[in-house]
Amino acid sequence: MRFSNLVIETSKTAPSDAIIISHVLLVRAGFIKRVANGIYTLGMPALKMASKIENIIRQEMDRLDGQEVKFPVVMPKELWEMSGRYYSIGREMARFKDRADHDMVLGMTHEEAAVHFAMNTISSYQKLPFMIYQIQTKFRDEPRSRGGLIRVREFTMKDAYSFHMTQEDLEKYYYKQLEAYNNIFRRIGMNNFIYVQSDSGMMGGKIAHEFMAVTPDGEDELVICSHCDYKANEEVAECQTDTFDNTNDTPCEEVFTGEAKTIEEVCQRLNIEATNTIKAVAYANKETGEPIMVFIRGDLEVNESKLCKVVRAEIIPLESTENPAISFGNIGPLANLPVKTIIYDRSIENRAGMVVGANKPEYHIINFKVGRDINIEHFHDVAKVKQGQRCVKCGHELTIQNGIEIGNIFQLGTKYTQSMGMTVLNENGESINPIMGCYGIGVGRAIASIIQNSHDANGMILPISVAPWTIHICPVRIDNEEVRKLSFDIYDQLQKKGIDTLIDDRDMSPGVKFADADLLGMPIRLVVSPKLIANNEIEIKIRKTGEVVIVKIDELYLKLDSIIQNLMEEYK
RNA sequence: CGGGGUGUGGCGCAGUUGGUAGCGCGCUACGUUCGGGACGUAGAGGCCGCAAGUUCGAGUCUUGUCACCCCGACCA
Repeated sequence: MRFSNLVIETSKTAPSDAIIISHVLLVRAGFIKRVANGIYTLGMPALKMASKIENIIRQEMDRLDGQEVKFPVVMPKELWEMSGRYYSIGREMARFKDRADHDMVLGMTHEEAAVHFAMNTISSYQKLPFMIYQIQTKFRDEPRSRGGLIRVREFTMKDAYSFHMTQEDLEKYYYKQLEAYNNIFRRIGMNNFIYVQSDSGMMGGKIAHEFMAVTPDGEDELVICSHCDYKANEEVAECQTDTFDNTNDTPCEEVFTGEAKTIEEVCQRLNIEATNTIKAVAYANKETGEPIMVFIRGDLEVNESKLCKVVRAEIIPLESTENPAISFGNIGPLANLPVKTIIYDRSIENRAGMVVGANKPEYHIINFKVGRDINIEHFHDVAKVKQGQRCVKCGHELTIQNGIEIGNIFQLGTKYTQSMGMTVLNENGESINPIMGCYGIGVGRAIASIIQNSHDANGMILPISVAPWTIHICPVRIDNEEVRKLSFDIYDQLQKKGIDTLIDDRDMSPGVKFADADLLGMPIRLVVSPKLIANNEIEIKIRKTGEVVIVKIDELYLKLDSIIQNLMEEYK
């Protein structure tokens, strides 16, 4: 590709709304152009990068006997009514009517389409297991898009669906997918990715993992054990209650605390630690509006996704003033609350010497002992894991890091085959619902995450496995006939050898060309200049290491072959 | 959907007590330069987000509206 002809414009400055580095660099390099909120045009380099990533994904999927298919983007309402998701999914699914006034949806995921295809094709166990996958555009009308390609409304996704006769077979295959995912992310040059246990969200199903690009700009919080292999999304991470002294048998006593209401204020007034308090946190059932009360240790926060699962409902935070039943202030566990759902977090189990609300203004109770002063049948784990807490698996310290979700794998079970009525005959002639798994990767997010974790002050540092071009030629003095001729000779040679090459044939000063080469981040930069030609030499610079080698012109291709091979080593 | 903020050439910004729009980068042409974002000269490019209102006069004041961004609730 000739730079002079390339429809991109690089820029020294980024739009002021670009905050995170991958967004800044993608825009500065001219890889993406915003069209609307969360909707981007990918320029040629970004698209080339996407297709290289997609091809690696294809190879790994095909290795697992995947069959590439293409589901429709636009689907009739009926398909989504079969699974029930036409109603359970909210406004993030785009809906419209066609000219015949039929309700249609834009595909945001394709379980329905996959089951539809499979159930109308397959009727015998002899075809199972199988996996079908596609790489296609999805539209999700996100409430808030952000961060360039990190969170958009329209994006390309690889989604795969496997069908099995038994749970054991699904599990075996699931771990093969997990391996394939490890391969994919390693091969596309995703530095610093991990997989974590995750919530299954709107997909349904039980066991699920998310693949995360670890970066401080990530939107998800990940709980990672410093010692064992425990890694979980904060949404599902289990809390381990620490050891404590519960021998304090001093009787309860009401104390005046005046205006002190928050845990912090109470602690300060009574000169105690937040770990010795129990607080009440109020939620409401999103549908019915019924209040839900949680009692939890004062220093901890409620993990809302864990709470959702415990109460089996969507919840929203509730201000105490919004509901007269709980508006009296200083709520403690002894309150006679007219609330059906009261959840006690495990963090208060067996605690002694605690400070709790006295259920009237301006007073708290001290020396409260759980088990003596109140009898609680069930404790639930609904607390957010905090940095430094102990791992439930091995007891070592947990750390919290941020990550961007770039892929996930789910064991769906029979959620869709059952709801949509897909059956196959087993060897005994009985109809059974196949067991499904599904496996997704966000391609645009992968691009952003690669850049997020591989750049320097001058620009992107693209892995050779996915870089749009492997070699970037910078002719210094393109107006010099010798330089021009040699540069284009090399360019033609490389093209002939099948090496993706970009030649900066613009009549620009060297500084501009070098700066753009660094910004675009191709793995290898060649410099052709009058001085070098005078010595029969070419300069090769490796973007990743900054290493510069000068070679004689007739040794160029040999040297390049070995450098390319070397660089590829990491991504095999 | 709640809270905060911003809308002025492609990008980054300035614009005073209201007087009819400017700077830097980029872009075009010519010339000189050119191994780390060169310089000169001459240009092109703006319904000041949109709509009402106040005023002799609005980028500036008022109201409404739209869009976008940031922080939260959702997700690849």
